[in-house]
Amino acid sequence: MSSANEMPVTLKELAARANVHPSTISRVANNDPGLRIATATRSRIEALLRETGYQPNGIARGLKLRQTNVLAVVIPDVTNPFFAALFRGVEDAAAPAGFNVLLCNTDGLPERQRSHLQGLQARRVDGVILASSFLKDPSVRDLRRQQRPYVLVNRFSDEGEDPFVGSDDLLGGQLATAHLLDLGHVRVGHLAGKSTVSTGWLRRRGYLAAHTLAGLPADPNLIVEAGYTEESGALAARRLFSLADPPTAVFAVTDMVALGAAEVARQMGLRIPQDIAIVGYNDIPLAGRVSPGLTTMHVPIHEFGSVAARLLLEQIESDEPARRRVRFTPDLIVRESTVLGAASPARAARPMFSAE
Amino acid sequence: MSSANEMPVTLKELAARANVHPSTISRVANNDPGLRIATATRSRIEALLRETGYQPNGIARGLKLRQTNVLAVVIPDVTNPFFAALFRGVEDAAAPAGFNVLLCNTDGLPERQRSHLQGLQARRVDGVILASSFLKDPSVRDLRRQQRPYVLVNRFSDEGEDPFVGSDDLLGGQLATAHLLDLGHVRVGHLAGKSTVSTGWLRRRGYLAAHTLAGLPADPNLIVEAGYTEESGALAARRLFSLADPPTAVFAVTDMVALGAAEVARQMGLRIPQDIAIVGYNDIPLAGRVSPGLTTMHVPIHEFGSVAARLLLEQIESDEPARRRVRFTPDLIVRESTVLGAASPARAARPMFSAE
DNA sequence: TGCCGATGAACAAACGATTGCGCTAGCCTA
DNA sequence: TAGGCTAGCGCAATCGTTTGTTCATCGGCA
Repeated sequence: MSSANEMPVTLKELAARANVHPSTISRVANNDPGLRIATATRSRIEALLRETGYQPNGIARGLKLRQTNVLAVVIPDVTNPFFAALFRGVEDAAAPAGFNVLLCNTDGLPERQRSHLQGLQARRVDGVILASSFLKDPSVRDLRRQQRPYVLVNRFSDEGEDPFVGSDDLLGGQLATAHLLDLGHVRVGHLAGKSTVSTGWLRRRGYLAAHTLAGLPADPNLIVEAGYTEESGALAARRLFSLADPPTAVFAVTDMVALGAAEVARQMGLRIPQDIAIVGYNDIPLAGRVSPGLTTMHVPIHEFGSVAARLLLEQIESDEPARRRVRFTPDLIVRESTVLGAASPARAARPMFSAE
Repeated sequence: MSSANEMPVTLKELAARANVHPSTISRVANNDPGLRIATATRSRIEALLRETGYQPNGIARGLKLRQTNVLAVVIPDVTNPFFAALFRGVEDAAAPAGFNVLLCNTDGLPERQRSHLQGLQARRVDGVILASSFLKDPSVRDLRRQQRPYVLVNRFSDEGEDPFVGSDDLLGGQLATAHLLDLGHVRVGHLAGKSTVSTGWLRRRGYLAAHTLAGLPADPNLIVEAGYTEESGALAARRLFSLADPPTAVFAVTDMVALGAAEVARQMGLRIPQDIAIVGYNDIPLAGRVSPGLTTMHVPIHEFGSVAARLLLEQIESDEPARRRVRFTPDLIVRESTVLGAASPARAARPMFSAE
């Protein structure tokens, strides 16, 4: 019921105006339960609070309460739609609880990740969501011994050690590859992620497992490391498609890599899916929009973020370590990049997930 | 040269360990120029600093110095590639200066914008970048009288009043429309933004101006308000394309809206560009990747963010209001959505911009 | 009248860092 | 030997809140 204040008001100033002690204002403002106060004084103070539009200084508050109400999300790059959606999941869960969220991009550089995490520690954020970790990541080790809540998302660092939210990448890689094998493809390539990243490592193992289960040999030459950007995907795809005995289908570690591969296929005059079938991973919104539609493993990206945030918020409120791991089961979405004329069916149910 | 600390160390604890006063530690840690100190003491303290991996408590520091080293970016939705790129621009400029960036999504809701801005004020962020403002926005008025640096990006609220970074939307709308008229289209539609948003209002005026300049009438029935999402663009396009006398070309207020329109065109069996030519605005990365490639007005999105951040940082360092406005000239990029078989040419030079 | 218990609000100590200023030696100089 | 200068630190206030504790006042009751 007031105009916003020009200069931030302090308790002391208000106290002077109301002829009471600052602490009294504070208690009224915070609606201190069990506060005994004269009705006249209370309404006088409340009027003043409205009139000035008093907002407690968050910094001072944070210093006293040892809580900043800030979370941080550390990701490779927010212009990647996967991470943008992930962030939205975090904010959508954090904002209602009164938390703001810092966003830190690392571009996949360990050094930038390290320096960001260090800065966040200094800033005393209440929790960190890390979606850019490597296997055996020293940064994660640092995170562990800090007495601060954190959750690893999508990628983990050491199996079973850290709170984690992600998908079953081994199964996902297997299902994606099995889909291609089921279609009759015999030479199925893999545009792999880095083996230093859990997603890359596990999806590759899934790719191999699918071959084993199908009783088919997996040609090592058909596995090319592709990184995670569209450009690096294109580069790797060019190598793969230029082999003397090229694959007729390929499983890409992420949708972005798959899109890079699709672009290369077009440039090389390969028809999708007739000459080369392509499967991605993550089901980013873009996957359903490109032409041909990209067959991919659906994972609930937004939920990755919101679940991770809730895990963090629980820890912050309860002050317990609460190591929890949530792993969603990925879901094959068949589109035109593997099956000619495939309708884009509405997915049946929400994906299942298991929580330990 | 040390392991990260488990519990954050305080100056007082270090002081006790080094047998000096906390202030001395502080001065050494901050490399206080003009500090006179015995070499022995200095190295003893420095060793201790390294050993413990001391990191000053950012909150306490912020309280004392009245500076948080935090910027905030307020946008409608980070899953929109335009805003994701914008954010990267901000962070890329802010991070080297030691600033972290809060990201707030409003989903275009004035109420969420208001509550976010209020929260940011309480948090005492050092500066705010607002890219979701409306014309005559009360939130912006509040922002103005706060004694805190802010910059409006892409959209402005009241012409000439606020620090601003964006494109010349009037010119952009005109160039986009002129391109279609030059191609011989007589009935050119407009999927317009909201007239309560500067971009929507100006691009629409540009659309009209192009008609005037070409000496052609603009049919009011061909202007349909489309909002800013792909879905709302599709909805509006469906109405537009279903008219008794439909347009043969359309200028969409943003690329996302244009993509929605393109999807609808496909569904309705309209060929692009033969039956319906489409121009977008912003040149998001997606625009060059879809098929057919989307003709659009290129604006330097990443620079929007980095320039805005620099404007903010200047103000923070110099402590001067420094109202500056930077307006980039948009650049027509012709792709297949308007010209059959148009090559995607590398843009010639960087876009010009004018700064007041 | 004297004591007790509420009641209403002030006091003051944190939280951790920064910084202008003051204080104590020691040394030099006159 | 007194006075002054300087190097080397310590002191204490301050930033704005929160919160356990204390203090004064007043009414009621014996």
